[in-house]
Amino acid sequence: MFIFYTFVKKNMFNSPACKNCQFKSAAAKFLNEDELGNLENNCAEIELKKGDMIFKQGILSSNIVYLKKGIVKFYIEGLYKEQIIKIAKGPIYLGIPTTFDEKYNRYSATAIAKSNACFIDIDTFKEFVQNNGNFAYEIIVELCRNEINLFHKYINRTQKNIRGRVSDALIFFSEIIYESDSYKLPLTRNEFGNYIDTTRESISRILTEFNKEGIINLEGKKIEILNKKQLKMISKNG
Amino acid sequence: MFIFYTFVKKNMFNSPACKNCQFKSAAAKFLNEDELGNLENNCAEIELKKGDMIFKQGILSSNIVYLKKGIVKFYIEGLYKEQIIKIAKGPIYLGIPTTFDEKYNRYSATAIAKSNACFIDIDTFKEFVQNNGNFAYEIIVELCRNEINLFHKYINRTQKNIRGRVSDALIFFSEIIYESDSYKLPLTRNEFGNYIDTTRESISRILTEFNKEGIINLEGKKIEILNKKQLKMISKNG
DNA sequence: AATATTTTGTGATATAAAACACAATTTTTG
DNA sequence: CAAAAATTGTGTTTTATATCACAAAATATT
Repeated sequence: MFIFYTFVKKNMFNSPACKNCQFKSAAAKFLNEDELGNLENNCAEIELKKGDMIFKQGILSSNIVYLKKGIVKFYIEGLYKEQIIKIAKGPIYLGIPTTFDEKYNRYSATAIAKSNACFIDIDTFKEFVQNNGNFAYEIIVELCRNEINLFHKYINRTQKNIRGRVSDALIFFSEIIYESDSYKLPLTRNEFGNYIDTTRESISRILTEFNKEGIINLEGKKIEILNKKQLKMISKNG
Repeated sequence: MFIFYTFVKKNMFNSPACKNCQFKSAAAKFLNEDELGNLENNCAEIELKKGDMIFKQGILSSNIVYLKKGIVKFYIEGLYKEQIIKIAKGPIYLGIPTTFDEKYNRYSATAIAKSNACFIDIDTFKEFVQNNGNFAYEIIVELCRNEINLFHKYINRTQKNIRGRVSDALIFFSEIIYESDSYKLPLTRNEFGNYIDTTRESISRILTEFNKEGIINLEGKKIEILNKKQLKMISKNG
């Protein structure tokens, strides 16, 4: 596994063309010509393969990462085992919480699909926050949304049984991540279990059940949702 | 129960003296004379009794609340039951996530001890974010810390057994909330159970166990921690 | 102070999901 | 391409914790 130790300084890599970037974040849309120039000079774009680590818990944090496109998992080394706490797709900023006020990363992030990421020097990013109110505003909006989503995810995890949680995850991949009823799971059964706080065995069993019940079409990691209405019922009532 | 429907407009109440406030937030310390004057005119201070609601899920959100002192619980109406998602003490901003980008509150907050809260008009707050980089910066720092704490709390909830979670909660109240080894729990057994995802019966049982084992001294809601080392052991190993 | 209501403690029972075990399949590697 | 490693499916057993039941205690209400 390739680990990208995230130290990016002025012109360390070829600068991307931030000014004409097709994937500008809501915040970056408020940057003026000068600021975008500054960003270009303090930012490096990287292509990530599935499995590439983006930042690692415990390591000195020095960049904010803007994931232009792709899918990532966030995870924490817990007491006994690693735990996936979030799966997200670009465009999105990664690691603002773990970089902004922390010396060392408090969690890790790894690409779980081919992705494009821009590593932005933290001081440059902070400059924008300090000097561009609209930029700061949009960053706050994104952080607020994250917190609310996390609250609701937390409730779901504790108030639903496994069938409900598996349903939720299948719908999440369908509606949020892939925007399609059929997709290839980016996780092993083990990781899937970890993600929704259960075991690989339970995941296997539930997916087989859903397959037999005609709710999904299952073929290894390939999932096709046949009866989304039913899946949403199960999400609510277990 | 008193519900304070949070609409605060210019001079609706007697203005507090923000300029000389002893409890200024890290962010507010960066406000200049003019801005503090503006804050005074768009802010109302309220004394809250135990049980007073601060804002309510589903209701139009129009204020950021700054809890100068006191203790609050945040909770969400889940699928089947209400769930406490967080307990915090002042000084702290409440409801930035639920107010900043949301029309309606996505969760509720209630005082669980005598508290003092300032209801700040959301537009005034947003003005500060837009025009004062240092203010925005500090708000971002607070939001980032919240997210990381939430991640770690989430891990604890899923990787620990009930004894471990009860230990965690007892330590949390001791070290974070009351800063003392003896305190009066601000929750019923039922709420305590809800807070750490278990039942009132389990809470009763575990507290009785801890009492018998000489780890705590238990008398109704009064808790005295006798052996914190042991409690921390249990927090780790169940 | 007396009554009603809520909260709490604790034993007995039920149950969902974890853990275990092992074979089958798929993927990775040399 | 063959061997090794990792992943997956499924039956059986175990276990932690929820649920149920009911009395005792504490708190709130009149």
